[in-house]
Parts: sequence; C-alpha cells; structure tokens
Amino acid sequence: MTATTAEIHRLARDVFGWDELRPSQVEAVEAALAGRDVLAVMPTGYGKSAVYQLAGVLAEGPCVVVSPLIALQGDQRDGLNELAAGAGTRAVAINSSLSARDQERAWQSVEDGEVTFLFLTPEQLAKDDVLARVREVRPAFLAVDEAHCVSAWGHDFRPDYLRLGAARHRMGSPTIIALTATASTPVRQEIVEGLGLDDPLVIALGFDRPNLHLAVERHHEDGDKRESVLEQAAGLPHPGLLYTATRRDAEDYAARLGDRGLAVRAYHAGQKAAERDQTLQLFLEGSLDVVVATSAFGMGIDKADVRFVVHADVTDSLDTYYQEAGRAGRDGQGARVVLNYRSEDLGLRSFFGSHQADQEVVDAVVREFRRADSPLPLTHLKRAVAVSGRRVTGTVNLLQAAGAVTSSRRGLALVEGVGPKTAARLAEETAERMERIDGSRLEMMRGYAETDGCRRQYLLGYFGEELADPCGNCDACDEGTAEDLTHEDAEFPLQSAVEHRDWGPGLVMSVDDDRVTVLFREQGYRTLSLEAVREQGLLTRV
DNA sequence: CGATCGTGCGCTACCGCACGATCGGTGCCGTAGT
Repeated sequence: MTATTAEIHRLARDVFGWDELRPSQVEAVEAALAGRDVLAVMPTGYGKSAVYQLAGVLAEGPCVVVSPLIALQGDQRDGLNELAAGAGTRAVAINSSLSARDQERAWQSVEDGEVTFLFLTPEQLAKDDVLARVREVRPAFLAVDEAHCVSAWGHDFRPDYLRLGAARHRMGSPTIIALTATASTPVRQEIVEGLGLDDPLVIALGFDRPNLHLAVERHHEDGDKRESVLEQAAGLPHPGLLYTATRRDAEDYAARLGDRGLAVRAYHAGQKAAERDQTLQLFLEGSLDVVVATSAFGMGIDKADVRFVVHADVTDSLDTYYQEAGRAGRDGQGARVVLNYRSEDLGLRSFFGSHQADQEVVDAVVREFRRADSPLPLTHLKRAVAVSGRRVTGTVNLLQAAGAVTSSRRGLALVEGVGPKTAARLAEETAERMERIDGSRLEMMRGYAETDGCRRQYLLGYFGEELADPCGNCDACDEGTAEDLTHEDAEFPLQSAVEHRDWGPGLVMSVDDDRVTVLFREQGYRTLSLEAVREQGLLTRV
C-alpha cells in the first residue's frame, strides 16, 4: 500500500480542504502507508489527526482509532463526518454510551464495509468479541490518539492501555499510528514499549511555545500561597484556567474568586455530567473569567484565547504540567503560565506514585496459570480470579513488565520456572523501579521550580529539544538570573548517550556549569556533580 | 506527605485534646435497582 506525495496532497486538498501539509505530516502518512509504525509527537493545532485521517482514507481497510474519552470520540467522529462528507467515508464510535441495539447496528455498518473510521476505547478492545469482529474487517491501521495515556494511565488507572500492543496482533497486526501532543524521552519510550511498536518512525518536534511567558512563584506558607494564587487568578488578563490538586481546593478557590465578583466555576470529576458540560459550554463561549479545575479538565478542549494557566500546585511530572499549561495562548498571542510551588506539595504527588501489586492477586493469577498448562487469554484470567477485572489486568501488566509473564498470539503464559514467590519478588522489584522513575520525574518538577536558569531552556531540555539562548520570556530571564546553559563543546552534549559505572546506560538531559542531569533506564533522572563525575570517572560516553 | 475525620479519654462538660485511621486524581464498563 503506497501513495505518492502528490496523491496525499491532492487528497488533503480535495477531500479535507487543507491547502498545505507540513513535510512531517506527509512523512508520517507515507511511512504508515508503507506499513511502518509511526509515533508522532506534534503540538496541538499542528495537524496530528490529519496523519491517521489521510492514511485511513488512502488505505484498503478501515482505520480503528483508539481514543480515551467517549465525549472526545463523539467530537472526533462528528468532525470527521463533516470534514470528509463528500468522500464516501464514514466514521462511527462504538462504546457503552450506545444501547445494545445501536451498538449492533453500528457493527453491522462496519461489517458491511461502510465505515472508514471506527472509534473505540481501549476497554472495548479488551473484549474477545470486539477483537474478533475487528479482525474480520481487516483493519489497515490502529491509530492511538492521546498516546501519552499509555504511560500516564496504563499502569493502574486504565490498564487496558498497556494491552493494546497484544490487541493489535489479535486483530491481524495492522500498522500503528500513535499520536500525542507532549511526550518527553521516557514517555516516548514507554509508548513504544507499551504498544509494542516495531522500529517506528518517531517524529517529535515543535515543543516550544514562545508566546507563553513562563514563571514560578515559590512559597513557604500554605496560607500565603493561597492568597497569591487568588491574586494571580483575579489580576491576570482573562479568560484563564486555574489548576488545583484536589476537588476541594477547586471548589474553595472558585468560591473565593466568585466573592471577588469574577465569573468563575469549578470543574472536577465529582460533579454531575450536566454541570460539567455547562461549565465547559460557558467557558468555550467566553462567558467565564476563570475555570478552577482538577486534572479532569482539558483533554480535547480547544479554546484559542486562554490568557493564563495558573497551577496552584505541582503536578506529577513536567509532561503533565506542560500538557496543562500548554492550553494557554493557542491563538499565538501572549499568555501567562504560572506554577505556584511549595516543596511540601510534592508529598501529595509521591502518594499517588505507588505501583505495588496486591500479593493475593499475584498468587491467584500464578495459581491459575499453573492450573492450565497452555497459554490463557486475559479474559479467562479475569473470569477465574475473584477480584475486579481492572486489578487482574493491572497485575498481569506488572508481571509482564517484570518478565514473569509473556504474551503471544495464543495468550498469556507464565515464564518457565516462575512460581508464586519468584513472581511476587519480580513484581515488587518492578514496582519499585517504576516508583523510582516516578520519583525522579517529580524531581525534575522540583528542578524546574527551583532553577534560577531560563525556564524554557530547562523545559525544552526535558523534552529533548535544545534552545540555544535564554528565551527572554520567562521570570528568570526577566530578572536576569538566567545564564546561558548551553555548552556546545561540553564533554557531555545534550541528548548524548552515556554509561554510568553503577547505573548503566543513560541519556544526557541537561548540563550546567557544575552539574549534569542524566536519564537512566533503571533509575530515572539523576543529577550528578560534574566534579564527582570527573574525579571518579563515573560517566563515559558511548 | 499532610490535612482532616472519628474515637476515646479525662472528668466540673455535651467540651477539649491526643491519638490513630483515612483520604487525596484522572474514566472506562457492567450491573443493580428505580
């Protein structure tokens, strides 16, 4: 399956009405059509979706699109149906919001060959009957939208994300097109591994958003921080978004900003759907000054003129932070991005970082494997073990990551010689490694908050992109504390591969005068003193 | 990790305090009950 560059451009123009495509979009479409897996990390508004849309129309079989939120799927489906109305393509979304009868009707249209784009959640693809039906229609592509969810949610919250790689093979091994707006090096790596991408074309570009002014406000007392956050949300140009770590804080800040006469509403997952929808509508139509929200607010929300994004608390990583902060200034006009930081607030985040498996579930899963002496489908294990399916899936994911369980087309199997004790030990070690890595990502958050250097150089460095000079549009640059952090002739250039005596292979993420930060495969991010590195010969370039 | 809630104690009170327990954030899905 191939298409010439001219054909791709013609399709974009005639069917979708896009006059111009970027070279990276075309490159990604061509690779996908040639059967090569693709991971495209492109900023919002860059035309990520065009990659699977163009490839999907040009391909022989339908394109399965995995998307995390049912509401988002509805928007994507409607947008696609409107966009390509004349081209004989059709998009449907099948999920639990449809009645059994409507689901069946939708499947019929898929099986009759009327559907080019089929939107599904990862949970749908965890079901045997769904996979069987998908397999029958011989999909050409499995597009994974918002692919950072694989890394952010796959481990425990929505474990079916980490089983998409296995699902791909059970549906006849279509080419995967994975898409996300923000992903640092380790997140990209997790997407590649989690989805089982095969020698993928990785396109990652355009992280810099020069119109965003980046700032950090450091605080000692919680009360002072709250006052300052209120001042920011009230005083900065509107409309804006205020992110909080808890639902309760979202309500509190919203009430206090309301007292100051602002048009403001809270938004979090504890509210009724109707209330949330209303808030979203009011915000989109420009009737609100501020929305105060937990992380529930955001994905798929495209409002161009957000003038500030203030964070009342740190997030679990800079990936999440930049994803949320990046909702400011999409129109390219100036916008303010402020992180309010207290080192104590990092505590809440480390609480959320446990990956430990439940001993009982590990035992039960291992017992079930040993009882059957042939590979088992996950659905069998979920039936056989008397806890929630999610916990079983999470445990199996952990055991698989630990190398105690392998997955093949025939199903899951215990690695030879692994008993309950070994499985438990491997699971624990793996969970600890994940926690170490989570902890190190939190440390990068601390680093961003505590640096006196240019925030943008730090942030872009985290995403593996080098900014030659201090940006001139952050608080450190305003105050003149930012020094030029780039060292072209440095002994450890950015993104160069190194090997540590004890910690193994790593990648250089940032360098300054006396320190180097390296991303290690097993340890996560570690900052080392250059003096110690030199004296003890800790690092070698490889 | 830190804030908040519930419990039990002491013992001039339906109160104050110390202590331990619990909770904190994202959304699928299926099923029970209106």
